[in-house]
Amino acid sequence: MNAQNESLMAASLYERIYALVELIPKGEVATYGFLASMVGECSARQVGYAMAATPEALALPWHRVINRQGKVSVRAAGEGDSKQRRLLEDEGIAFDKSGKLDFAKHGWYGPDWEWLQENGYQHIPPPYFG
DNA sequence: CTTATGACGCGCA
DNA sequence: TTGCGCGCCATAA
Repeated sequence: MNAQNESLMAASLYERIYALVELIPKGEVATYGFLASMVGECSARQVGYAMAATPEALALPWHRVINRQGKVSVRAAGEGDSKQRRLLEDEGIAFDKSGKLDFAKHGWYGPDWEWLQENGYQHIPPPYFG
């Protein structure tokens, strides 16, 4: 176990959430709930809180995190949601009339088993494939 | 110190 | 199918 792993395992909840979001590939998406389940002892709600508080300086692909319905979550205010949809469309992701994307095409499976194991995350399959 | 606020999702009636 | 309760991080005022 190296120093980086130790620091990640000891990191705060939000830092552990950000570490996962950082790994979502371009053109793919993950749900709040899936990320929460991998982090462990974490709720989808908290992942939502973390995304709302994402430091601009981290330059995370925050737009690749959507809700269980396959839709971009509506913000209480501002144009953050429409911006998020544009960013995803720019990565080749299409939305249907109801505003949903296809998890079969764009759902992220998560980091490989070894990465999850070494960094202290739960290794479970995504909930949006069957 | 307390209170408000903000990207969710599950179970149950 | 729709609606409701609830969990409980981090930060600003």
